[in-house]
Amino acid sequence: MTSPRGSRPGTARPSMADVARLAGVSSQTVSRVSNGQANVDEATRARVLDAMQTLGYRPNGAARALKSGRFHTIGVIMTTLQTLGNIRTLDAVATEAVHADNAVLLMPIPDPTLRSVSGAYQRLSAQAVDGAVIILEARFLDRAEFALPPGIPVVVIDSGAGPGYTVVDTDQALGARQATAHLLSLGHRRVWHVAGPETSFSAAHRSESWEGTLRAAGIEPPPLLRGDWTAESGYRHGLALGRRDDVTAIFAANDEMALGAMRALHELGRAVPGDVSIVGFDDMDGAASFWPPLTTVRQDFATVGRLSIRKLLDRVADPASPPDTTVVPTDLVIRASTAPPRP
Amino acid sequence: MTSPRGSRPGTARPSMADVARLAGVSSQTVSRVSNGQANVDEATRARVLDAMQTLGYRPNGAARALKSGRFHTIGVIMTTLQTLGNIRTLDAVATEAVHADNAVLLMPIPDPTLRSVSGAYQRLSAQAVDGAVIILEARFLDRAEFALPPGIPVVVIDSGAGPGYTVVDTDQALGARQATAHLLSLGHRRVWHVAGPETSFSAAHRSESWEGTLRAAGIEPPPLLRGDWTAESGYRHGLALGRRDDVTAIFAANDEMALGAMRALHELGRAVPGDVSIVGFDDMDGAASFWPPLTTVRQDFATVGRLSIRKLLDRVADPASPPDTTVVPTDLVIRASTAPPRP
DNA sequence: CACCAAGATGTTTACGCAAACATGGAACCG
DNA sequence: CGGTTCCATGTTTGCGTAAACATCTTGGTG
Repeated sequence: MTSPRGSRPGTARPSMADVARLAGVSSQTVSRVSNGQANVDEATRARVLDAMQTLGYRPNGAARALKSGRFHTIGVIMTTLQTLGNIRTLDAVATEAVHADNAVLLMPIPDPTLRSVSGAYQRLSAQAVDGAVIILEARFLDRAEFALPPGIPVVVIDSGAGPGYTVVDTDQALGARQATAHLLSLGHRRVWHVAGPETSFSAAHRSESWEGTLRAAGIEPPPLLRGDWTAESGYRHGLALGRRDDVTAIFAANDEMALGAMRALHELGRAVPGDVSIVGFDDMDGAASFWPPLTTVRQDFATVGRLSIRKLLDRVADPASPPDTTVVPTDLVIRASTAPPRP
Repeated sequence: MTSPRGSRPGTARPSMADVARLAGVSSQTVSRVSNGQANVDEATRARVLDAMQTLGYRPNGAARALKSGRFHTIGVIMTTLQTLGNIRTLDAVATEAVHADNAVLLMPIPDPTLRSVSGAYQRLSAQAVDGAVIILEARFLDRAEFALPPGIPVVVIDSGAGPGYTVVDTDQALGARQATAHLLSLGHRRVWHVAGPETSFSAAHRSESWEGTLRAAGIEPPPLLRGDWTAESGYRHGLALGRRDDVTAIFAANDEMALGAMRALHELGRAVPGDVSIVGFDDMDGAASFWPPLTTVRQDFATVGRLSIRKLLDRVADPASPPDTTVVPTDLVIRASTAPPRP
């Protein structure tokens, strides 16, 4: 294996001038070659490329950015990488950004307080980014004190951020409707709901849609059960629900809570889906291997990521473009955790 | 909510010169204030800060980097965010980097080929980073064609990268030993192993250590079962193992494969842990809520992240510092999926 | 009171790159 | 064959910042 040496002593990073000297041309010609412009003689180009190779020349991003005002980098502000949705979204955004020849600058914020979000903005605007994607439970965006730094285009993912922002989001309401309607169509009379935390807009969208779907079917929704996305909270509610024999269908706002609920039902000796049907949300890795395999709602993170980057780059190119909101549809994935109620 | 306006038309981003003009000082004084240097009169400093506030001045990172040669940014090269370990490690690295006042530039590589890794390097060295953390199954680092770009300090995580690199990694061997020894100490005679893919160094370390532990106990290891980290592959092997009644203990190289194996055993009507005990690796979210809750090996990603950043920044400050390797110990988390074999 | 030290502030310069403009030579035209 | 075009290449300049150096002010000292 080649040895991972650093640069040789005294060998500072070569600049265009160094390359130019070696190739016997002006630095401007090196610049042209470096940027792939057309008006360069083939022989000259070859000589310059050769010199670059020899010296190990790499363009200096800082200088380039200073000159052009563009960094080809976008910032991503997000809470810590704890929830599946955030991770998948980040993955999609990063992949898409790289595809569009942009780098991704990660700005994790330690806790979801207004202060730390603002802090992230400070760092962001001091940093070298052309725009930013905010992956965030958006409660905080609705506060008056919260002002975006001027001059930085932003796209918000996963939120109920008011008008004035460009928003891309999964159609949470559709997903919850699919889940609830699926259980109703199997013949269940009531569908219980283990919701996500109050601070989350996604959770709010899902529970509102669950409630609306039931009401539209002429069914009075049972009391909402508040969880916090963790399997543990699903387990807690699962224990309570499993002890009642009038509970036959549960819609959990994410797969982990569904997992916890199923564990509780197992412990109580209740059959899934025989006694109780369960639907989750996210289609996390492994959901197909839960016991039983979980019926769940799949989000199209890839599309969310692609749209976000595309819209962001549009806004970078034309900051005056009007904000808009886009929702991406979900899919219901039917597996073995749902069945008609016992007659 | 405040309207998310962009900058006013014609209002380019203010520079130090603008601030200086408004405050009636030289731009150098603004620089001093901006960098918190001491030799500035209190009144002057206040006036400058005031002007900064008024104009909404933010230092230009590109110019600063061009001048200082430091970007306060580190690159992270990794395969897509699909595996839990990668995600957790990234989270830890990012958190730690921000803590050290560095930004994190994400460089995902689309597929684990030598070509795309090299491509990432190209982009990296063209980008504005002081150093890089490589989170990677390290097979590729051992290829002769693979040369690091000179002058960029690198720390490698999760690998068997040869000498010459600075490496930080979880003590995979320890974890596998803990898992295997736990099953042996419960009285199991043979421990079967569902391994990760051949291309993974982590997988190799885990299976080698599993084998070594058995041999040290005077037990001939059963044939190794090759998986690919997915629950599906665990399920496949679980079906095969569950059909033999001489199988009482399984060590899966990650939690998802353990999950799949358990599902297979459930389907076959074999009790876990009554008939078969299972140990996983990773302690993923929800592992405590599997049915049954999974005994597993927990990695200390936070420490890995912290050490990586610290070592990397050390190398940035002093590129001549000698490479070394550090391993971080694991913990065995004992839950309900393991028990003594039936007598 | 001349002189000096120390601190505050200003001026110059260079970082590496690329746009804008300048130059020089070859090909083409009537 | 004089003039016009076009293309390859060179020269100048400035992006925003901060180090290095220069200058000015203030107060204290012999």
